[in-house]
Amino acid sequence: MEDRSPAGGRADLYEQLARIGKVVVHPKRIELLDLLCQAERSVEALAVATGLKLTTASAHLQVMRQARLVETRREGTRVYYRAAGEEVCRFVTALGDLGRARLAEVDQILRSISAGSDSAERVTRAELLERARSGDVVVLDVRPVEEYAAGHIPGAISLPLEHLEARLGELDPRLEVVAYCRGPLCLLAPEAVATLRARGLRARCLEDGLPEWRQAGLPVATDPADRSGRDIPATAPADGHEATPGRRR
Amino acid sequence: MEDRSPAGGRADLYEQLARIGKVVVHPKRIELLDLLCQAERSVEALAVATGLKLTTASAHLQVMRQARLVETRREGTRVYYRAAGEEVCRFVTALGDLGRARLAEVDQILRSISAGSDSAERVTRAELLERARSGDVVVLDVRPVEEYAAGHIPGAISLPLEHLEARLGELDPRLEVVAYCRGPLCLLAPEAVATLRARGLRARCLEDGLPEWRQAGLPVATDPADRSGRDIPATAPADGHEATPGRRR
DNA sequence: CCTATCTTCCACTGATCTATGGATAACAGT
DNA sequence: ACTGTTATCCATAGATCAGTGGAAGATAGG
Repeated sequence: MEDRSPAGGRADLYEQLARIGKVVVHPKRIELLDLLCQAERSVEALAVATGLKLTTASAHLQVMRQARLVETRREGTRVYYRAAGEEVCRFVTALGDLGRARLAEVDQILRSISAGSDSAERVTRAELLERARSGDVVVLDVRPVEEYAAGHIPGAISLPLEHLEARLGELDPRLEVVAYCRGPLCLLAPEAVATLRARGLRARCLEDGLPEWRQAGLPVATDPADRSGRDIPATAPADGHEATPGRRR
Repeated sequence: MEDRSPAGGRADLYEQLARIGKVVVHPKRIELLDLLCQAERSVEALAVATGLKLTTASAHLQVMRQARLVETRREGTRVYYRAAGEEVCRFVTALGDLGRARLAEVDQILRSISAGSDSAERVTRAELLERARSGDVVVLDVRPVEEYAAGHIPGAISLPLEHLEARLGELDPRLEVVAYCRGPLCLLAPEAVATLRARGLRARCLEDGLPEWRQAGLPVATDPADRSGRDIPATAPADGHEATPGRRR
């Protein structure tokens, strides 16, 4: 009594969307998607990172591929999976945002772990751009190196959390540190900040992570050798920050 | 070998997000969510609109409520369900966008039905604001009246598709018509445009629908009696259009 | 209190999904 | 061709889910 469409294709439409929904019913598949929004990876790497058996991980990836959310690239005997486009990352971001907004449990989990550095003290993207240009801040990418290599904030230094303690000496103690990671659900940056503060350094987290930075239309560098810092270009979008470039395609 | 978090709450996080994913595995639940993003409805109304048995619809709504994506309001013997916040609509929008972008089938279904008016000729929100101010366009809300009542573009006239033929005379044939509906997945506006054009009127669809209009930060009117047209205010956000107001909370 | 209406709860059946180990397939190097 | 590595396919068993009708709650009105 509601939809009286000419063709009968109406129901099929939601059925198609459910193909996508099917991907995010399973916690591990969300985790896999989240990882793939950061960088491409081989099946084995994904299995190890998520703690899945190889065959199980492969099966999950097949489901994701049938929903067209991931694509593959073969290199010798290895198959690399990647997120199939920016829309996928946007969807995962929306899912995470929704979770934080509506599920008190999510917020609680995040807070219980990163007790030290509250979100209240996070640096906004606009503020970072501002301060990076004046040069009195060092931007730290604390994700694994592969993810840094796949894309990072221009001028950011790669210093994976696992090596942070060992390489503390490389940081100029006179500068404030701004650390970032995978996004609001990722705890790498908060942990890094906690560690740095324990050592007496000034440090804060960036709001969100690299995917959101990219989605905001800000520049992303892929030069893996770039560790010099201090070259965030002035290529911020027209309104200065927080742009949402066309969703049309 | 990837996530070595202090507490063990890491896995729980994705498990929580999967609660949300669980909602969108089922086509009918997506359809229900989509409807609820337009306006609140009673269980029976939802069951009828989606073609579900009452008990089945209720069961689906329970799943959605447990995931906190919908909330309820009781009025006498009737229970009204509504989307639990703007984030929910944003998530549904992202799902639809992803579907259109990645699933060729979705695009195909949409195109096969609304063969007449292609998306190429859609009016942008910016253009509508522009032309509405100069007054040479009539904005048509072709959704059911309840949805118009729950929120519509200021100045839009309510003319549900089902009544379009009967009330064609109310339209000034000298003005171009811009019709809108629920969003890119909704076919009401394209059908309306096809009908209008068959009658020799100039008519185009608005890009997207009301949820996207709202998400762009543009004003939404809820005055159910407003049928006069011509009062879109000049309250567009700072950059003129397409703003994305804070995702923070 | 009793009835009518709308909604939720419950139990049950058929269907679908997940994890797993073993087999197969694709590829690189010798 | 043969071997080792990496990924996919397949069959199976256990778990979870959807739809259904009947019963039970909640509310309004007589």
